[in-house]
Amino acid sequence: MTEPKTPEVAATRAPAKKHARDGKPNATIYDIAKVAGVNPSTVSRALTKPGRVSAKTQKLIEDAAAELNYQVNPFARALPTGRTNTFGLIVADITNPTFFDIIRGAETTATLRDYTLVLAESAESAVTELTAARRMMATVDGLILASPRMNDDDIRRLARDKPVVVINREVDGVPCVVPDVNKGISEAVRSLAANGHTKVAFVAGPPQSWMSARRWDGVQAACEWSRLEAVRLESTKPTVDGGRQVARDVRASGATAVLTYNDLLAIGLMQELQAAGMVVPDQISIVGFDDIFGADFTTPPLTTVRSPLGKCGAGAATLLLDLLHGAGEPAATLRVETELVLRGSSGRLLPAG
Amino acid sequence: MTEPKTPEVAATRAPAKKHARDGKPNATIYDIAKVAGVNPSTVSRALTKPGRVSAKTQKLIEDAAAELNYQVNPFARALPTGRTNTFGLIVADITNPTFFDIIRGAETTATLRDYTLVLAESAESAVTELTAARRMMATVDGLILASPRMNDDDIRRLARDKPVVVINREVDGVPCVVPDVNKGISEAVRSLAANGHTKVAFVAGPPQSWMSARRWDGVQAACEWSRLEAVRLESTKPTVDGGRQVARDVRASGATAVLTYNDLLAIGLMQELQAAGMVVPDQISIVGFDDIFGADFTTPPLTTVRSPLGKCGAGAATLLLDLLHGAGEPAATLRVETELVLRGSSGRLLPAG
DNA sequence: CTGAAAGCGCTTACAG
DNA sequence: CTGAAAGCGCTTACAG
Repeated sequence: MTEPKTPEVAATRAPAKKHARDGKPNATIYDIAKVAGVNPSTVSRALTKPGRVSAKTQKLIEDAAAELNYQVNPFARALPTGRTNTFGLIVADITNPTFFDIIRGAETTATLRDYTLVLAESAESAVTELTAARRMMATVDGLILASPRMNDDDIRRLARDKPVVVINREVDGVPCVVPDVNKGISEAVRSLAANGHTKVAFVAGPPQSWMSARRWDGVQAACEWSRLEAVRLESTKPTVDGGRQVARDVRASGATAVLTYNDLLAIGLMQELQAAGMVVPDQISIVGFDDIFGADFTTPPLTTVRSPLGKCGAGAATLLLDLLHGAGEPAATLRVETELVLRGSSGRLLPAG
Repeated sequence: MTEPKTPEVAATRAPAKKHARDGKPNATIYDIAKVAGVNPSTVSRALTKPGRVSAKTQKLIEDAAAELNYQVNPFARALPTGRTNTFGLIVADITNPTFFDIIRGAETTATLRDYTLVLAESAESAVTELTAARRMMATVDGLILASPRMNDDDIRRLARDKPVVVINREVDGVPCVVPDVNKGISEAVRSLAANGHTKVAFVAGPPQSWMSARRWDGVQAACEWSRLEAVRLESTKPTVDGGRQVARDVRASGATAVLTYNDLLAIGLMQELQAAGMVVPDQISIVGFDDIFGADFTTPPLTTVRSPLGKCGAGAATLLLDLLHGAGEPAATLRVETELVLRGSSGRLLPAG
C-alpha cells in the first residue's frame, strides 16, 4: 500500500521572505487584533481614522501597537487605496546648484506633511525626463517637474493621470510656480542706471529656455523704462565655460554693464574679463541671476537677481499636497518675488583713463 | 410579504479609486491574460522571469502587454515579495555641496540598475536622521547613509534589518565607502614643503566628525615625513563663516600654510585673510578638502584635496545592490583614492618685505 | 461602535 | 510549460 495522504499535515507554504533578516518579522494588524482582542478591521480603523472607534478600544489598540512596535506596511496600504504618500521630483541636473534649494524646499515640506520625496534626474534630456516621469507616475501620488525640458503636451498628458506641478515654467492648464522676474530686474537696472551706465548687454540662456525669454523680456522693459540701451547676446551653454566664451562678444558690444541668464555665466564671464585685465566693477558691471551657492565666493562677490528657489520647491510641494487633498484651484500659477542682491561685481563706472 | 432578497443582484462594491483621473484605469495582468488567452499566473511568469514560458506564449503576452500599455503595479508586486526595487539615501544636508555628487552618483547607478532612489535629509541632527532612517526602512530594500550623525550602535541596529552602506565613515560590521585621505594629503604636504613652507596649520572640523579625525591624522603623518611642523586649530563650524572666524587663530599660529577640514572653511578663511590685506599665496598658502562646486570660483582658485564623491555615491549604491542580490562580502570597506588638485591658493612663500 | 468578508494586483509553491 | 489557488497586509462598504 502506498503511504496514506494526510492533507492536514501537508507542508504549509513557506511564508514570504520577511524584511527582518534576524528574528521577529514585522507585526501586522492581525497581531494587534489578537493582543487587543478585537477584529483586524477595527484595528485598521483605529489606526487610520481615530474617532470612529470607542476611546477604550482605541487605547487598547494603541497600546498593543506600541508594544508590538507596529509599523504599517505602506505597500499593503497602497494596494487597496491607490495612495502612496509619496511624491516625485524631477530635476534637470542634480549637480546644478539652481536645484539644490528647490530640492530642499520640496523635501522639507514633504517630510513636514508626512510625505516621502522620490528624486530623479533627467540629465538635461527631454527623453530621459519623460521616461523618468512615466516611471515615477506608477509609485507616487503626484509629481513636481523643476525646469522641465519636455514639451507642453507631454506635461499636460502626465497631468491628466495625476497631479503635476511645474517649477520655473508656465504650462497652460497645469499649476506652476514661477519667480516673477520683474521686481528683481527693475531693481538691478535702476541700480545700473544710477551708477552711470547707459548700455547694458543681456547674455541669454538656452534657446528653449522659457525662463531665459522671460528674463530678456524683463531686461528690455526695465531698460526702456530707465532709458538705457539693451542688447542681447547669445551664449553657447549656460555654464561657467559658456560665460568665458561670451566674453569677447561682451567687449565687442560696447556695453558697460552685463546681465546674464544665470550666475554660472556671470562667474565665467567675470573670470575671463579679469584674466584679460579688466577691473570689475570699475570698468564693467556684472549681474547674475539666481544667487546660487558660491555666487559670493568670487572676487568681487557677484551681484545677482535672487530667485527664492527654496520657496519655489516648498510652494510647489504645498500646491501639490493641496491638490491631493482636494483643496486649491486646479491650475493656479504661484508667483514668487525676485530681488536684487547687491554685491561687489556691479557699481559705478570709473571714467576711462 | 417583504421583498425577496436577491443576493445575486446585490450592489457590487464600488471599485477602489483608480489612479487615472480620466478614462481607462491601468491594465492588470488579468487584462493581459484575457487578451492573450492564458492564465494570469502565466502572464506573471512571462513578465518576471522570461524563459519559464514557451516562446510562443511569451510573445503573445508581450504583445498583449504592449497593446494594453501595461505597467506593473509596484505595490502589488512588493506585497507578496517584500522587494521594492527602491533604496534610500540619507544625507546630513541637502544644500551642502559635498553631498551633491554623492547623490548624483547614487541616483545614476540606481537608475542604471532599475532601482529608484528615495532621498531624505537629517538636517545635521542625529535624531532626525534616525527617524528618517526608520521610516525609510519600511519602504526600501536597502539604505545608504552619507556621513551619518547617529552613533555606531544605531547604524548596526538598522543594518540588522536590511542592508545598509555607510559613506564617509567606518562602522565596524557594516559595509562602508571611505575616501582614503593619505595619497591626497601627502601630495599636498609635499607640495607645500617643496615651496618652502615649514609650519602648517590644520583647521579641524566638528569634534564628532570621523572624517576630520582621519584628516588630522593624515596631516600629522605627512608633516612628520616631510619634517614640517604641524599645529591643529579648532573651528566653530565647518562653513564659510567658520573659516572667517578662525582667521585670527591662523595668523596667531605663525603657520605659513593651512589645510582646512573642508573647502568651505578654506574659502571663508581666504576671504577674511584677503580682507585683512594678506596676499594668497604669496604670504600664506591655503589648501581645502573635497573640491566642492565653487572651489574654483575664488581668486585665486582654491587648491584642494579632492575626494571622489561621485564615486563614493556610485560605489555605495553598487555595494548595496550587490548585497541585495546576494553577491559581495557582507562588510567589506571600499576605499577610494583622494588626489591633490593644485590651483592658485597655494604656492611659494615670498620673502617678507 | 464593531465584526465578517471581499478585494486591491501581484507572486509562487503545487500539481499536472 | 501552464493552470488553479492561496496568500502578501491592508481598507472599506455592508450589516448589525
